[in-house]
Amino acid sequence: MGRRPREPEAGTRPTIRDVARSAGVSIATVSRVLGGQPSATATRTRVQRAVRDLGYVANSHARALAGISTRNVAIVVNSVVSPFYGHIAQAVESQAAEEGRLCLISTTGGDLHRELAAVKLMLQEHTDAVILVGNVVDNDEYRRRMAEYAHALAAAASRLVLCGRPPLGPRVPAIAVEYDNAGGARAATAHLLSAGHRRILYLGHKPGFTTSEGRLAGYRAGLAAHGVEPDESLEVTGVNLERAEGYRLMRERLRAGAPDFTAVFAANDQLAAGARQALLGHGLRVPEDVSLVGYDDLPPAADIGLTTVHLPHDELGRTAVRLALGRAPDRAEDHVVLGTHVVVRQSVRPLTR
Amino acid sequence: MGRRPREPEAGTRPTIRDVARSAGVSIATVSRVLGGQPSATATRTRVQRAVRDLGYVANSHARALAGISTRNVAIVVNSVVSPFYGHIAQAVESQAAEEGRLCLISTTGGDLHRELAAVKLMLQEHTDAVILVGNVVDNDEYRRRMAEYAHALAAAASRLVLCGRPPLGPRVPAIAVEYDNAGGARAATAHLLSAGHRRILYLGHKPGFTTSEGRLAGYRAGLAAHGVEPDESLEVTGVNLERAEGYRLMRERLRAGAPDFTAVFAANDQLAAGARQALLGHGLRVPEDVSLVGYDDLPPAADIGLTTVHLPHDELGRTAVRLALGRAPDRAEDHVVLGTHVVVRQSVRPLTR
DNA sequence: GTGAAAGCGCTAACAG
DNA sequence: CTGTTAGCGCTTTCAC
Repeated sequence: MGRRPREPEAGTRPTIRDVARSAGVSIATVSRVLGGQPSATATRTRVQRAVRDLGYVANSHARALAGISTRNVAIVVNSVVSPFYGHIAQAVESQAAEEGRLCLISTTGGDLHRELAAVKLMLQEHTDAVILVGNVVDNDEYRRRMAEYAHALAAAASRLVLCGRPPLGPRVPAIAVEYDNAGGARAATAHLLSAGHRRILYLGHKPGFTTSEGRLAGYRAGLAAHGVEPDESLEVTGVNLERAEGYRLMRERLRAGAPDFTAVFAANDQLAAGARQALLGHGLRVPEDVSLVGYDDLPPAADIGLTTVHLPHDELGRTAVRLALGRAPDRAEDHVVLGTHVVVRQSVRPLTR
Repeated sequence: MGRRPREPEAGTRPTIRDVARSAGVSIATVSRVLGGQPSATATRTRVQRAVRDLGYVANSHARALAGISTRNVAIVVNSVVSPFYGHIAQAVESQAAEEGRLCLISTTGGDLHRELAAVKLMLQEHTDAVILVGNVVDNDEYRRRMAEYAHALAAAASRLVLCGRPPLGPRVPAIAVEYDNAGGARAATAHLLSAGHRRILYLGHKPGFTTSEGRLAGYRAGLAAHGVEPDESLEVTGVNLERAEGYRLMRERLRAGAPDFTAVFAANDQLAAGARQALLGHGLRVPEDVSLVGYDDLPPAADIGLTTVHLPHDELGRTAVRLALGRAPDRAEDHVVLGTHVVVRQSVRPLTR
């Protein structure tokens, strides 16, 4: 069961002073050995033995206070269980770990005030960067207060990174790593249009949220580019982005009368899965009777053969960390937009009449 | 865009000293006001104004060094994207947040050495607790080194918590919050047995891993309790616990000849989903031809009508945090086992011949 | 009710 | 190559 290291005093952990005493050197020497600076082989081994004997581990708060970077990064995210955010969060954590950083995490449940509180908490922790993941309602309060935090972080040689969310404005010292919400939606719409579909139901818009607005805009742009008149009655607003909501919205639509659309573009894969279930339940086949496209390309999309827009979850998270910890703070790229593309599976069929 | 707070010196954040100067008081007074200790109303407001003006936020490292608890807890988990671990991780984070704690997170990819490294890193951070989530290979090295860390944490008034993992032994100062792996498996097996099934395929055993071993043991115990002779050829070992593996294992089994079982008990829901797909692909209906039971009760199980064993993910994570931060360190419960139960859906049918 | 001063554990000059 | 010493920003006695 491993020899239990004797502590210099019960209830306390050994400090650098204990190590120094035990090795018969000064604390400066211990610090040097631990920092990998040149020292005589004999002293080095003595120190290392003392460290092992005492079970010494450095106090990272003391180091942080003495001027060393904390080597921590903070991630603030809606939720970890959501497959969408979870993937990005995992990518951030992995990249941070690869760069020798520890992650502080806080979840917000999508609430702006909890998000602001979380950023403030991270400010206290002096992390090397604060990475905000995902969706927000882009209103004035958000912009104003986040801009303040961005300045505070910049003043402390840290950085605010917006991941999957648009920049705050030209004068705000923040890095934004987005993906092309609108472009993906435009491409998906074009995909349906070139299969002959003209009446495309846009399902699950959530007004005010940045990603949702971007996707809807892309849908409209896609229609416009093909000279198709937009029809507001085809834009269905939902209350959340979950599977059950997709089911509910589609079922209501189908109950209201014969389908007045030949294809459905759902705001994300989960809504698409719910909509699909409602369609099947209503005796409509996918894609024979109705074509269906999703957004996000999460793993379950492949299982149900859903044509969807692929999102670079992993790259998003990793790029955020790389930029955050990038060398040149001044010359750093502060806005990158990653590409999205349509992944063709089996849920779209050319319209034949 | 909000007035940008003037900094006392560029590139630095304001300290308590700056606040003191600005308010015309001593740093001790500032500390007291911030700590909510009694002070004259006039001074209090002066200090608070200075804090606001300067945009002061306390340095948590300095506080930690001065003897205040960090109010952080650490969570070490296999992966955040795995639905299983992700749920527990989210529960831990939520409960920690509710208790005013911030979470440090580290993911290990299931690797023991990365796990040990993570715990050591957390030791440096002086967190109030270190919570280890999920599955491990329960070998000697693991037990020995984890016991050392448990002692080191205990010596520093912190705590090691094993969440979803068995205790390390009677002399090791660690808290374990498990769920009844074996009991759930026994109940699921009994459920199939009482539906008349005798030849039940156990799919996806992963040798050496604590949860996997517990589930297999429960399966065997269930058979034994009903006087059914165990048949090793019905215990199928897999290389991982993912959906694709369930598909692969089942397909191989079906290719090898006519099914020699009437029911399948998969080691988890994902394996069950894969197996189900393979069964359907082979022209076998679930449950008409083959009954199927999973384990974990993650959200997708409901979608496919899978009868499964419910796991208290949320309670597991929250209990871990509660015990970790519990009042009495000595009298604390150090081993709790949460119950599991069978959730009956539509994937099991009585055997008729 | 408030200020002065010691010290938490560590790093980084600065001397030797 | 090594030891002495001065802080990092904060809390907390101890005096006043």
